Amino acid sequence: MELKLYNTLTRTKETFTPINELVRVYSCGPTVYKYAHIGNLRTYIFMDLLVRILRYDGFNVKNVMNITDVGHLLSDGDEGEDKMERSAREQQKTPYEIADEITAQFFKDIDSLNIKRPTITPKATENIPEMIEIVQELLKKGYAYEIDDGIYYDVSKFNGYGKLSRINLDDQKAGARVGVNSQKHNPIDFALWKKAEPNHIMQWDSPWGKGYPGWHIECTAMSFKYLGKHFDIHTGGVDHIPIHHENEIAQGEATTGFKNTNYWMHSEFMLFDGGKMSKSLGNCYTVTELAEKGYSPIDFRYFCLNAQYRQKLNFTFDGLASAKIAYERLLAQLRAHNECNEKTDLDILEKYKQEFIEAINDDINVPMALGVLWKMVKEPKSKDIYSLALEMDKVLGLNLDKLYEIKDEQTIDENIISIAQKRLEVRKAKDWKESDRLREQLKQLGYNIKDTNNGYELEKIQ
RNA sequence: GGCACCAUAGCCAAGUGGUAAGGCAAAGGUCUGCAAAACCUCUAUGCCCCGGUCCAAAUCCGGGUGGUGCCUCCA
Repeated sequence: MELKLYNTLTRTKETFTPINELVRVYSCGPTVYKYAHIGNLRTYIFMDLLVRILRYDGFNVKNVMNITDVGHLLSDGDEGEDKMERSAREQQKTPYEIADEITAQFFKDIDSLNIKRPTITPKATENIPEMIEIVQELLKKGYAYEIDDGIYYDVSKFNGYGKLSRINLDDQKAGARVGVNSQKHNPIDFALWKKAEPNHIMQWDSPWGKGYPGWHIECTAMSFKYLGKHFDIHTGGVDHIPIHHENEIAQGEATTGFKNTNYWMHSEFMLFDGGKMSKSLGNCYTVTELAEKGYSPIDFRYFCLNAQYRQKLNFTFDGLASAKIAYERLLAQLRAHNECNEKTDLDILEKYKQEFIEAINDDINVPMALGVLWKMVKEPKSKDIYSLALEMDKVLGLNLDKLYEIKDEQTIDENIISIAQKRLEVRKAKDWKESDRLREQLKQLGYNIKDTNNGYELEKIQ
């Protein structure tokens, strides 16, 4: 089965052919100035699915995701403030404290979403010399120039600029904002290195005095350092196509003289109630906030798995609720399979396995793969089906191996328990009137009670 | 204004030339004192509209309409 992946560069699905036996994947990671929201996290779930599928297909994978902890300016390429510095100022902490805090939370979040940690997650601040080296190289080759506030990339010197996003440079220039006071040669030239104001906290020595790196150079430097100058796949969100990745191509290809990335892959945005979800609009949620509303990170992962990564996904709480219910029922079905000792014919199992493999290899069609799982689960119960589901879960990452974990161990008040116990007794005596009264009482106290074969279940009303 | 993507049942969403996956909701049923849960069954003669190509179109082509995103920081 060959793996097909959609390459943004060619705008077609291509058969994936690795450069050598080690598949190398670079993913643009978070800028750690603010907590990641669920829209951000969708992109990392996409990255995770890609890597899991590559591994499922038998490839050895080395993947790198950067942690941007410096140099991401508010206004790209222009005179914006560094996001880290601003966040630090607002919270009266140092940029390093912010970075540590947000980075720790980020890893907690992706762990909770079953996103496998990348092989390496380098920090920008730990790779400054490598960045300086590339900037020097670009200066030497005539692709960069120095002005009062830093070193800039001269976009007009690079022929291929715009090939990823397919924008016409002239059109862009016509409509672009013109930096009146800027010494930049072209309005879209971007900063490789910024000279630091004395009060700028994060700064390093460089051939051009104290300063800090531009955002785009970080990814070029770290991908080259950890994956080499020619690697297989580069992932990120669609918003990175026009500027960030265009700039990376410009930097990398100008430095090396050859193509650095074979496949560019981008995940679409998550919408909120049909509109944009972004930090600047303030309509985003974190996994922590979802948890407070009673949705686990895996519920959210399941929600994301329902749509293909190249389609916009509209987030609503109704949608998430439906995903949660579906996921719980899936687990219930699998429990029944696991507890059954029947067998399933090999050819039936093989059929589902093949359908599943076909789906994931067709540009990560996980919604279809989930559909295959559901159809399989509706087959007569058997342990074999559960075993195959577990194998599929290597890709899906839905904790299908944890069928019996107690959900959230909420401590339920003793008073509530004693009412429930009392109700159990009166039910045995068939005193339905009292039973209904106690059920209503529990409801008033915030709990729904459900009768089961040999007892009851209490559920806190959200 | 330029560029890109999208339009499939009440909702989410697969399907890109061969006669509409899957999930949620709704409906019917089993179970139950009732309820809830669970389980079973079922749900689009049609895929935004109008033309065209083809034996065959949700799928390809042309023209509309509507939506979203980017061109300013964003995953």
